Amino acid sequence: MPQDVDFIARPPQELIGDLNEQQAQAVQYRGPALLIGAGAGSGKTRVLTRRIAWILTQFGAWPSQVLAITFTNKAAAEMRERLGALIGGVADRMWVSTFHSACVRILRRDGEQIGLKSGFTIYDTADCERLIKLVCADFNIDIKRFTPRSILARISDYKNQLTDASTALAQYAPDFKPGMRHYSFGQIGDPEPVYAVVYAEYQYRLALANAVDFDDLIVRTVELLRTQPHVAEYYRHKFRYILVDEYQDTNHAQYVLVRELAGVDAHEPSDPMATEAGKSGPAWVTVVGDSDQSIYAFRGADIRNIQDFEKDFPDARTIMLEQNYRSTQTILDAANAVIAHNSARKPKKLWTALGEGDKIIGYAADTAQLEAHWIAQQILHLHEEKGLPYSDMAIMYRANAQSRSLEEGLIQAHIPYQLIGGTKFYERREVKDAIAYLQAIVNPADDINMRRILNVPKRGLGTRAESQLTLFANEHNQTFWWAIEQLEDIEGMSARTANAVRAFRELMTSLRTFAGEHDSKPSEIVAQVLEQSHMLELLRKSEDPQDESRVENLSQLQSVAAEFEQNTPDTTLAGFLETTALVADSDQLPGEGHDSGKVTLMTLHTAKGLEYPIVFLTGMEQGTFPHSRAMENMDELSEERRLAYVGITRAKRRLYLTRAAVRAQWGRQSEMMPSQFLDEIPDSLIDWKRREAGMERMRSGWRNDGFDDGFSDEFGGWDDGDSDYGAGSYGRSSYGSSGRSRTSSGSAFGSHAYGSSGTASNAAAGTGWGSAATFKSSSGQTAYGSGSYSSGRSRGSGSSTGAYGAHRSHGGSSSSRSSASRSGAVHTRHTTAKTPQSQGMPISQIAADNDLNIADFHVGDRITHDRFGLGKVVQTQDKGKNSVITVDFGSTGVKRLMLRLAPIEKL
DNA sequence: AGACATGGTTTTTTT
DNA sequence: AACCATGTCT
Repeated sequence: MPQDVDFIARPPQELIGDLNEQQAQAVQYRGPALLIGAGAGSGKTRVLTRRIAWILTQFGAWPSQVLAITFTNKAAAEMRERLGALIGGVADRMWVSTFHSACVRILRRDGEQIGLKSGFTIYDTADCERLIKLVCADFNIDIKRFTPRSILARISDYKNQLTDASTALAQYAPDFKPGMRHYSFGQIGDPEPVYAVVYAEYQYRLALANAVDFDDLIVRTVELLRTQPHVAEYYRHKFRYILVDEYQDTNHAQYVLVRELAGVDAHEPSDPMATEAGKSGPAWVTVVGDSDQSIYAFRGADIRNIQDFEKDFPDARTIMLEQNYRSTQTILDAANAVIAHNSARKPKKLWTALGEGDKIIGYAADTAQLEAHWIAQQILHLHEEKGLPYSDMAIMYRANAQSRSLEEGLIQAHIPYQLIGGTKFYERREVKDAIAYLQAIVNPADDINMRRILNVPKRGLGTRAESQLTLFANEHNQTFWWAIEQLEDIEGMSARTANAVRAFRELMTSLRTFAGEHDSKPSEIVAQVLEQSHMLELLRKSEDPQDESRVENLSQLQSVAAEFEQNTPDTTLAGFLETTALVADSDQLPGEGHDSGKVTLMTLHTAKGLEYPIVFLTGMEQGTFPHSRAMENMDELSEERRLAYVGITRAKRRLYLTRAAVRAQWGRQSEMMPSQFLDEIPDSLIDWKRREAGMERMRSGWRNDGFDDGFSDEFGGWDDGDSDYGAGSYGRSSYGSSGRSRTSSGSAFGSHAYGSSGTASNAAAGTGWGSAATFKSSSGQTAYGSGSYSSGRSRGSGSSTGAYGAHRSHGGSSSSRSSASRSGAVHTRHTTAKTPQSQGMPISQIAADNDLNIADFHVGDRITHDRFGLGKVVQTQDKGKNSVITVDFGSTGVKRLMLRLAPIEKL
């Protein structure tokens, strides 16, 4: 192999020369099973990639013999990239992928043998829920008592344990057979028969639809390997080296999968003295993980996998990496202190040579809004005074819902940010609809998706028509599409309905024909779907302001498809659908070293594996973090603590811990106690800029001598050494005006200036720093009551909400989220310019309904926008059809606009 | 059939 | 506050 030459020649020293002793050992270790216990920041990925390179160069393995498994696509891509840099293009011939995509690949190749026809559909959670609801409806199961979620959770448990439906049935409902329409559950007390029956029926219907859910990808691959010896044999001999990243996050099914692939239980003889994994015997397995970072037990991750590795894999060896290269000693001390509170843990201490570093900075805000505001000010300070790029900073939180107030704080401060996670692009309704079309085209047996689009867009086929078709299909034990095909045989259907169904049938037939002829051009199929279904046309005509962004999302979908087309050698529509099904939140993060110029917001879970010089860990409150649902149970609390450990160790140089004394929770304001994790960090490590919220201080009595002291405590002592901002002026003007625009003149205690309007219930969010203002006037109870922040959300500064880079990216291109969708700002519908050519061409062209060219726009140009008025161009991004310009509309805010869609004119 | 209103439920975290 | 399911009215 010609390509092999250039890496075989690589001197070994290059691979280990710059590593520490343990790292070097881990890279070089020769043996059938290796566990690398890699503490946070200990160079795990580095070791892993070097080890792969080592295996190739020093063990003489072929790239095709290596299987490297990660949990996210992004991690896989990063590893592939690093390997490419290390050993060149041969990296492309290795399997470096996630569990899920590796399984898809295997199932696409060999799934036929367990009844999976090619082109099978992967259901996402929403699809699964629909299916569960259908099943529940058939069995008269009360979905209030058994929520689809809880049922799916139970099914997922079963699957993670590799318990199949027939086993579950045998135990709890032995007389049930899948496909039966009814089942009488004996006693209502026991939920298990319900779960078992729904599980079995669900599985049965998945099979009918030629579909699988996420868990099935793993489970069915295991099934394939276990029931088809020749397939198992093939993969066992193919993969001689298997490496698994984030091993602490594997569930039982994944653990078994690794064992099956490696052939650990195949009992093939192997040479105990072997210096490489030979041609036979089990593959050599390397797993990397850190039990202190196990944060996915809720989805079945079994920490025992890593704890028992040495018992489970014969002749296993463990190498611990405990030197941290990421963080300061202060940060590590905090992390170590917190995690030490977990019992039943192998003691382990990370250390660093980076020195003590800055203290952790703590801040207790009165409300979540003020917490956000304070953070925004810190970020501005770091950016403007200290010259730190925004992309060096990240804000993390326990749950996605917390992002709202943080986003608002950043928007007010005009700080660009990117939000990772939340509702995914592919989960947006209109995108999901379009994808449903594609799924239904590829796999007509897919009832869920077929039914989804039956009346999307509206074509007069409501519940009546749907149930008639369903009934007919069920009677004949056939699919929904089959019923549509046999439409003429259905009795009792009105002529009008029949005609509508016929039209749908023709639409789908036509689309399928087109798709068949253009399988390698998903983007054209997408265009065709959007057009023939009239989805796009209707959205364009719509009066609903949200539909504007829907149009944009759909065109984005087409762009994603086009991009996929360009980057994939053997493009197929099914292949495209696969990638859309398996994207993760973290996949939208820009690659390393890529300066996005934005502050990053994400959940702690998403943050795992990442690092930032500056990290804000927010919402450090009991009930928020640790989450209220995880506080009672010791195991869950331990997991929360590990999550805290993960969060703390994301910080390289400086860590901020913030909390709010009052936080809105499901519509209500609640008072929040400080997180216990704060108490678990030695006080000496934290420099509290504000230790208690105003209310708390009031409760505990004035600490020293009254208000003035409280004030200086509030705003004094902000200097972090070299800063000259702060004290009075900063605090007063910004705080006083946080409800509306920053320039509005509020007195320092101006919270009630525009506050008194609200009623207690919805205005309680409290702007300004309620503390001082209310201390004076009120005697306690409603201390935080009088602001009107909630209404300030979209007022005053108009529709500026959401403008700043509030976009999510996919595959390198970006989709901007309309400000309307989240802010609730009401936009007057702008009348789109007529699109004369809106028939018969891809939307990328249709959508280009203004003849603007990105090349004509330059930073500083002045433009006018139909809705936003005058603006100045701040930035242009040439992405061809998807070019984006960023425009500052002054008081209206800064907007990112997709050029071809923007109703703008150059001045 | 579909638009609209009402009311109850909801949030952990994600491949 | 936002979402969904159900119910009512046109």
